[in-house]
Amino acid sequence: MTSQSYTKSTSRSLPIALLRARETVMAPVRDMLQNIPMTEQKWRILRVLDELGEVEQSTIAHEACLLLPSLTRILRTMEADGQITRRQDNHDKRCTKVKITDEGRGILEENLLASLVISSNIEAQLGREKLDHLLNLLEELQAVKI
Amino acid sequence: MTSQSYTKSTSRSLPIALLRARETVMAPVRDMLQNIPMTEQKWRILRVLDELGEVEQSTIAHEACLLLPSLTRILRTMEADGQITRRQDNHDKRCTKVKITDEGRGILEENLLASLVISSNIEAQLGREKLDHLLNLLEELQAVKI
DNA sequence: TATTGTTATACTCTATAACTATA
DNA sequence: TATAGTTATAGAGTATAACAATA
Repeated sequence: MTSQSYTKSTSRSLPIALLRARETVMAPVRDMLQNIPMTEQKWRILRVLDELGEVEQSTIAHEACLLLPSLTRILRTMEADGQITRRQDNHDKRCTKVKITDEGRGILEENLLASLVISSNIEAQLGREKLDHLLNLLEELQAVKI
Repeated sequence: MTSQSYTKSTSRSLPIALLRARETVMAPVRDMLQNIPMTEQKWRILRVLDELGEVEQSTIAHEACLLLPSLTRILRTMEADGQITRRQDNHDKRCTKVKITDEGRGILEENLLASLVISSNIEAQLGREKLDHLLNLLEELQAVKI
């Protein structure tokens, strides 16, 4: 930090530090996604649906960090590609319920090994304890009320 | 995690956990940036330049997590807006050296208080120790070779 | 009136390749 | 041959408002 800096070191800025760490982690993930091929956003949606089962779009948007207008467009192509299904909710007809298909699950399954290799590599370098601690802190931060 | 899930919980996925944590932290920062107004990318560039002094574009791209073609376009408008200056390097004429201007610094200065309020708020909720520990772990992760 | 989701629009960033200039 | 940066281009995401349908 130079004497005329108005701001603290960028590596001690949480938004910047989170971004840089994510870019590091995402590098091999992007290589993997290019082979599928699939965007990061679609991959997150599949992961969220695999985890949560049949859910409404607002939930997906929140969990996958996407805006509803973006999600509408992305789900349209994922439905056309047979990766997800959508149906109107019986009780609240405003809601659309979204579910992953076997084909969507197949994409996750096919890339399970590659995913594991990537996370094992990170774990091997950072150490299991630090990685667990980091994930705990990130979960805690994510829940902070701002 | 449901019995048919192929992947581990998304909150234990480093790419997703980093993204969610960042979205939480960025919410108030985006409010601040809207008032300037300025994009996240330009804000990161100003922060990096304020920290590093006069540097070449490849360095900015790396530090601010931007691709060179994106940076070229963004710096063009920032130069037109008087926030940065660019000059050809004397020794290596392929290099462009970029420096923040007083006007660019002024933007950082004007928003220093708002920035501090945001980070203080996070620190108050997460705790100073945890925040420091998190930043240390992020720095370590960012340096991992993948 | 509030909520869920869609559509429209403008803007911005991403990603890649091809290119220029310089080393 | 390699490197620093630019340009071109296509694609995708972001952000906001306005809207329709439903609660």
